[in-house]
Parts: sequence; structure tokens; C-alpha cells
Amino acid sequence: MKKKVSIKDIAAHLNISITTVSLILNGKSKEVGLSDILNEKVLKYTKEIGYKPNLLAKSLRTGKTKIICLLVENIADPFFSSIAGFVEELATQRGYKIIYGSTKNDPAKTSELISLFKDRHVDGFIIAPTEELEADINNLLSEHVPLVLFDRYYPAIDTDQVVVDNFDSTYKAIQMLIAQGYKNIAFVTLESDQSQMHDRLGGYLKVMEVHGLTPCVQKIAYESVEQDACTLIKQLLSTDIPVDALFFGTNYLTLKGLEVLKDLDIAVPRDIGVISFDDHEVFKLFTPGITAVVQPVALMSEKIVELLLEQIDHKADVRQKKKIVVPGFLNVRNSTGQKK
Amino acid sequence: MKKKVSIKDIAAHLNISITTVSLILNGKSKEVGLSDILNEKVLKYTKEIGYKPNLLAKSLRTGKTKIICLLVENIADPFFSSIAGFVEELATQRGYKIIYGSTKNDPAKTSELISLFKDRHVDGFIIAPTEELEADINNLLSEHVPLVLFDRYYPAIDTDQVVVDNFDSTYKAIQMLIAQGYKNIAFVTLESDQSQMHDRLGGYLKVMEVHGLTPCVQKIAYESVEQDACTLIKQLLSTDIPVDALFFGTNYLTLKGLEVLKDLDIAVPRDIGVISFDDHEVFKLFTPGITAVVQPVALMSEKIVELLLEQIDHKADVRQKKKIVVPGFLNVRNSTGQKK
DNA sequence: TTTTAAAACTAAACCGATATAGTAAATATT
DNA sequence: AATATTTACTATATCGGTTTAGTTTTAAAA
Repeated sequence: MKKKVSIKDIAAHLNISITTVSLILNGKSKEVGLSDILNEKVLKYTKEIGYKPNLLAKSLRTGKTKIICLLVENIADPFFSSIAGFVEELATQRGYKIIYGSTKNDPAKTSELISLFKDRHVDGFIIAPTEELEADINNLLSEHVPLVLFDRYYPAIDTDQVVVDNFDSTYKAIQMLIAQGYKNIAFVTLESDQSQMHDRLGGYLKVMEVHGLTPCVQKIAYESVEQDACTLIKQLLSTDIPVDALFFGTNYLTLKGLEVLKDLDIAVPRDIGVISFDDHEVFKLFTPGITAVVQPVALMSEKIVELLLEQIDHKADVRQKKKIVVPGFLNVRNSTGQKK
Repeated sequence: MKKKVSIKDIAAHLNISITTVSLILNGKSKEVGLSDILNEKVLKYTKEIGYKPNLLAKSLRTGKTKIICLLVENIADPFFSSIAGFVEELATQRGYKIIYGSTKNDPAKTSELISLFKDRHVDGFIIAPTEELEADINNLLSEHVPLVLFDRYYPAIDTDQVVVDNFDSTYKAIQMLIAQGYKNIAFVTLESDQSQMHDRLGGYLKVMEVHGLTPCVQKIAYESVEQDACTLIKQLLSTDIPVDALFFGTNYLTLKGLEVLKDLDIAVPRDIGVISFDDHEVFKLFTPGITAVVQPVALMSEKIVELLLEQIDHKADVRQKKKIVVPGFLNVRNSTGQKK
């Protein structure tokens, strides 16, 4: 109903130029030498009428939107929603707003999202990249769009990135299983070449090799987790080799695994040990609670925002790309135990 | 690196006016009588160079952003993330983009989010309102901003809204418990006057009264669910009256309740029956699975988008507000059973 | 043949801000 | 007293589109 008031209306009402109003509203009053009296007058009036500048116009002119785009695999996943929460908090403190998107691990969808948000002139991207996204990432890079990858990265592309030490955290988790006496430890993971899955698998294979144990890996395609995960895990459990522990590469695979174990009436940890990569709020509700590798989400978020803002603030400079690796740690519950 | 090409560059390159280019790109060629030859030429060239109009400029001029804001309690909650998924799908089909925000049931935060997105000139709002948001809602209404409330509403405010029949679905769920022989059925809910919680409680009280049973209600403040829920539920279970069934007003309260039952070694459904309002992906993983009232999310999403687009498309018209109530239904698992 | 109408296109205003390049008056300097 | 500086502001171009109000050329009608 009430027509929006513009900077022009304010200038007219106060009988001054729009330039002056703009300068004052942007705190440049001192800098350019406007009188305190006028400064106060404008500030008082704009506050009084509750003036809000048109951000579209502002962005069009300045080329900045103060919006950062955060692309995660699935915003409903506890790991990603937790990162989202922290990143939003930190970005807000620095005057930025966050806009989300879920990639669902679909390269085409992700590519579209990137294009969409680029069209919307976001000031930077934080992305947990899917596979086959190299072209889009290189494209952003070549256009000098501020960008931080997290959770995963491309070994062949030089980007700012923040990831957990997937290799090492997996190594240590499996090592604990081995120390507890487990021998036939199976690794259930995604059929994926994404770096994080690659490194988790690498850590598993390495530690198994070091201890002279035979690895056993079950891979499941992301798209068919809903349909096939249970079947495949069941198959895994019905081979000749009696699996005595399961390590799941992601928390949602763990959930699937638990569904199977329930179906098959296999008791944890009596019949089988279980560890999940990535925690989940419901893991503590199971009997026993499910042990999980957890990532230092707060720390990662800090690093992510820090790296991105460095790029946004010093866009012109040629800055060395920074690659940050943070340690993961085990949240030990009772889904594994000393084997007699 | 490569400078963005504008409509002006295109006009210059083809030796025509920018008006013509704009008209053609917006498909108004026929309408205003531009020749097919020219039309083709422009379309071909813009496609060739991959021209993308500056959406900021476009929005500034037209006043439309083609963005819809969806404000939910918590995007990580299965109910809301599911609504979000459907709404996004439907909106995309109609050329709109969705931008999310989580209110966390905090009126101040929500108010800020609304203001933020209004500043960003979204074309409409879909909101699961918190308490104490009447002022903001009325404000949007008075400015004729397209708006649909869902999940909850304000009885005193005339808005478009889509909700499940909270009263009736609760009534029927409790009725099943009663039919199975449960007598001391407790209702665990939020300390909240939000319409959905109010109606769920209403359904419970009514059916208890009809069957001459004594109601027993435990209320928990949203902000302190993390801290206090477990304690309060424990208290509830240690009164003189032996509670034989628990109905939880939300899925996250159910999760808390299950944590308590596990702690106290109370078996479901042997010692106690359990029903949740709103389903959760992990309910099927429990032994036994948890019975839940589920909302017809796809249908609700359709209605929500339909109502909002009606408003956006016919902004000028004075249109009667529409209030839609859809039925909920029970997803019966085994967390309740016939009492002997 | 002149007038009218239709077809095909365009100049310029506008959306609402910021940024650049000035200007007028007051004060300081020579 | 003449000139240079500083102080306090401002006119106008600009961002990149859309929209309004024309204009020119050609075909149809009088």
C-alpha cells in the first residue's frame, strides 16, 4: 500500500541532493567532509521514516550482493545442517547472508544451482562438490569468483579447501576395532570417486594391510541407496567369510545397515561391531549407542568462512590457494567392544 | 575475466536498438510486430554468445525477482525438509526459485528473516509462523505481499493457509490407543500456543473426555527441549498414576521420549505404548517401529504453491482468503498393541 | 493522388541506488 | 588585494535492463 520511499524522496524532503543522502547513509560523511548537523538531520529523518535502501539497486550499482551461496549434499543431513548453522552464524557476523542449496550428489542439478546463483550475483560460493563438477569449478575459478570447497575436493584442481583428515580418522577407527580383536572388518561405502570417500577407503585398506588382514569392501551407488543398500548389505553379511565388524562410510549408510541388522536379528556389538563415519543425532538412541567418527564442524566452518572472506576482500590480489586439513575424532559409544 | 556482455553490446553488434533486443528476448516479438527474420537473428546471436541478462537490473525495473521465500521451523526436520523438497519442485516448474530460512521457533529471528527477504524483494512468502509473529504477518498483509501460512496459523488473522487436521488426526490416534485398551494415556507436547499444538492438544482432551478418561499433559518449552525434555518426561513416568501410553506432539519430542524409555529400561510396547505426531525416517529402525501420525506432505505442498501463485498472479484483485485443511493419517508400526 | 492505417523498429525515461567530477562560499596564504 | 585552499555540497553519468511513446516506411483506403 504505502509506496516505498527512495533516496530521492528523502533528498527532496530535506532539500538536499541525493548524493549527500547516499554519502551520509553509507557513513562517508566524515570522509568527504559533510557537516555534523546535516549528517544528524539525515540520519534522524531516515530512521524516523524507517527508510530501507533498495538492495537490488544497490547491488546493481556496486556489483556486490553480500550474499554467499552454500551448496551441500543434503541440508537435512546432520553434518551438513550443522556446518550450515555455523557458517550462517559466522557470515552474518561479517555482514553476509547465506543462501542454501542441496546438490543431492547430482552433478547436473549442482551445475544448475551454481549457474542460478551466479546469475543472482552471489559474492562467493562454498561448495561440497559432487563428482563431475570439474568444469563448473574451473569455470568459477577462471572468472575469479570467490570459492571454497569443503568436505571434498579435486586433487587436480588448485582451490581453497577445508576437509577433515578422512584417511587418518578412518585408519584410527579401524585400528581401534582391530585392537578390540575384530578381524573380518567390512567397509560399506559409496560407489564414488569423491575425495572424501576415496580417502576413507584408503585409510581402511592401509590399516588392514598393516595388520595383515583381508579387506572386504561393499560399494553402493548414491542414487540407489534407498533401493539397494539394504539388499547389498544383506548380501555382504551372508558370504562365507563371517564379517565381525562393519564400518560405514557415511551416516546414512549406517542407518541402512542398522535396518538390516535389525531385520536379520544380528545383535550389536555381541554379534557384530559397528562404526559410522559421521555422527547422527539418533545414534545415541540405539541400544547400544553407535560409535562414530565425528568431524570438528565448528572449526571447519570457521576456516571455510575465513578463506572465503579472504578471497572476497582481496579479490584483485593473486593469492596462494589454501588447503586446510582438520583432524577428526571418535565418539565412542558401545557399538563395538573387546572381543573375548 | 571475460567482461559480462549486456543487452547494449548485443544491440551494438547487430546494429539495432536495445529496445528491440529486449523485446525479442522477452518473447514479445510477435506481440509488437517485429519481423521473424530479425527475431531469429537476435535469438541466434544471443544463444551463440551465451548471453544471460542481469537479473538484478531486470528485477530492479520490473519489481519481480521470481524468488519465493520459505520459512520453516527447522529445515533439518523431516517434515519441513520434505515440504521444502516438494515446494521447490513445484515452484521451479512455474519459473520460481525458493530461498529457505529456519526460524527455530524464535519470533525475533523470524521477524529478521522476513525483513531480510522483504528487503531482497522476494515475490512471496510461505511461512510456518512462530508465536508472536502477528505484527509481522499483518504488516505483510497490509502491504499486499503474497503470503501463505502453513502448519500453523493465527485464528485472529485472515490469511491463506494450509494445515493438517491436527485435532482430528490426534483424536483418531488416541482413539486407537483407547481401543487397544490403553487407559492412562499421557500427552507430551510443547509449551506453546501455536495453532497446531493447540489443536493436537484439543483432540487429545476431547477424546479422553468422550471416553471418560483422565487426561495427563506434560508441556515442555521449545527452547529448553534439549536441556529439560528428558528430565520432564522422566518425572511424568514416575508419578503415582502408571502411564501406559505416551503420545508425543512432535517427532523430536518422540526422540527425546525414546531416549528416556531406553534409559529407564521401559519396553515398548510391552510396558508402554508410543505414538508420535509426525513421522521420522528413523522410526522404522527402532524395535519395534514407532507408530506416527503422518501429514500428506505432497498434497499440502501442492496447495501451498497453488495458493501463493494465485496471489502473485492476481495481485491487484481482492481475493477471498483460502483456508485449506487436509487430513492426516496413521502410519501404524508396532509401538502400540492390544492390551491383554 | 492524398490520407489513413499497419508494420517494423527505436529514442529516451525509468527503476533506485553509487561514483565521478565538479562548484560555490569561506578561509588561508602570499 | 589577489590567489590558493579548504569546506560543504551537488549535478550527472552509470549499473543493465524494461517500458512508454514515438517515428519511419510501406501498404491499403478514400
